[in-house]
Amino acid sequence: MVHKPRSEMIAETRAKLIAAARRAFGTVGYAEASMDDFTAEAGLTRGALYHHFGGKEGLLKAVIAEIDAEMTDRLNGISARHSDPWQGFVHECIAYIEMALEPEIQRIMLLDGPAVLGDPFNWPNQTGCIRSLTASLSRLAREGLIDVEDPEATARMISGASLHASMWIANADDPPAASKRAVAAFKRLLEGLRTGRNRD
Amino acid sequence: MVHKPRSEMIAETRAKLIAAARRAFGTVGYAEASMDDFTAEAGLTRGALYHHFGGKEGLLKAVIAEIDAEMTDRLNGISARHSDPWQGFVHECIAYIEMALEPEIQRIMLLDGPAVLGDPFNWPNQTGCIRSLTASLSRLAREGLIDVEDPEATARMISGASLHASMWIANADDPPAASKRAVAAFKRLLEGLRTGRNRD
DNA sequence: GATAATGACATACGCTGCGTATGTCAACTC
DNA sequence: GAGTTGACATACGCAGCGTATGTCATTATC
Repeated sequence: MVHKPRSEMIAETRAKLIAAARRAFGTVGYAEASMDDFTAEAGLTRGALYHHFGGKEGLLKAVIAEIDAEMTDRLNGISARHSDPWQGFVHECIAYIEMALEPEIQRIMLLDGPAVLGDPFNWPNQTGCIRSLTASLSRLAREGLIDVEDPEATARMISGASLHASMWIANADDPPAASKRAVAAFKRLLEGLRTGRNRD
Repeated sequence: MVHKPRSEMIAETRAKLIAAARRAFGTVGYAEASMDDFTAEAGLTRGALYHHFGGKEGLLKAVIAEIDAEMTDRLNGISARHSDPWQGFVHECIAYIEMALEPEIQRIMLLDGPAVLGDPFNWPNQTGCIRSLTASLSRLAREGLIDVEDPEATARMISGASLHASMWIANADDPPAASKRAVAAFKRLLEGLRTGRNRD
C-alpha cells in the first residue's frame, strides 16, 4: 500500500485537529476543553497541536477562521438570492441573527472568541461578515434607499444589535416567540434608516 | 485594643476579596488571574475565597454585581438629569457607550462575564441596565415620541449596538475619532425610531 | 465565667492541564 | 542510500485549582 504524499497527510492532520477542537470548543467551551482529550479524539497528541498551531490559542484562531469563512459564504449567498437590494439586506441581517443562534457559533464566535482573542473586529476574518454588511449598506446608501452617512459605523451597530438579539433568543424561555419579537424590533430599527417614510 | 464585631470583619474580608479580584479580573482577565495571587494581595488565602464565594466563579458573580450596581446608578443619574425625555434617553445611551469604554467594564462585563457565566440578560443584575433602557423606551413610547411596539426587544437591540460600538471605539487606532463616528451613527439609529420626521 | 459550639479562615495534599525539551521515525534531497 | 528535514509522540516540570483538614477566635449556653 502506497502512502499519500506528505502534504496531503499534513492537511489531513490539521483538518482533524481543527474538527476535533471545533467540536470540543463548541460544546464544552474553550476553557473547559482539554487539549489532551480532543487531540486524542482526533487520534493525535498535543505534540501535533503545538507543531501546527503553536498552542491552544492558535488552534482557536484556526477554528474561528473556518467558521467565519462559512458564515461569510452563507451571508453572501443570501444577499445574492434577492433581487431587491433592500429586501436582500434585511434578509441578510435576519440570517445573521439566525446563524448566531447556532450553539457552536454562539459559543465559539460570540462568547469564547472575544474573551480569548479580544474584539472580533480586529480579527483578520470576522471582518468578513462586517465587510459584507458594510458593502450592502454602502450600496443602499449610494442608491439613495437609506439615509446613512457612515456605512461602516452603522454596520457595526447593526452587527452588535444582531448578535445581542441572538443571545436573547437563544437563552429565552420560549425561543421561537423571542425570535419573532427580536426580528420585528430589528426590522423596525432598520426601517428607521430608510429615506422617506413609505414602508412595506 | 478592642476588636470590631465579627460581622464587620466578615464584610471587610468580603470587600477586600472583591476589590482584589476586581482589580485582577479587570487587568489580566478572569482566566489569567491567579486565585493565589490576588487573595494574597488582599492579605488572605484561597481558603477565605472558597469559604465566602464558593469558588472563582462565585467571586466573579460578586464582582459583576458590584460593577453592575454602579453602572445602573450612573445611568439613572444621567437620565434624571435631563428634563427632555428624548434628550435624556439619548444621553443615557451615549453614557452606556462611554461606560463600556472603560477597560475594567469591558474586560469583566463584556468579555469574561458572558464567556464564563453565559448570556448577560440572564444575570440577576445586568438586567439593571437593560431595565433602565426599557423603562426609558416605554415612557417615550407612551408619550408618543417614538414609534416602537416592543420596548424590551428594542432595548436589547440598542444595548447590543451600544456595546459593540464601545468595543469598536476601545480597539480603534484612533479612539476619539471612532467615538465621534460611533455616536453619530448611533444617534442616527435612534432617530429612526422617532415618530414623524422632524429631527433636531 | 467556664465550656461547648460555631464559623472564619489557613494549611496541606493530590490532581489536572499546560508548555517545553527531547526523542523517533518516515519522507524528501542529492 | 546516506543525510537532512520535519511531523509528530513521549517525558518532564510546574502552576493553578478544588477539597479535606486543621486552628483559633468569637459567640452562645449554662
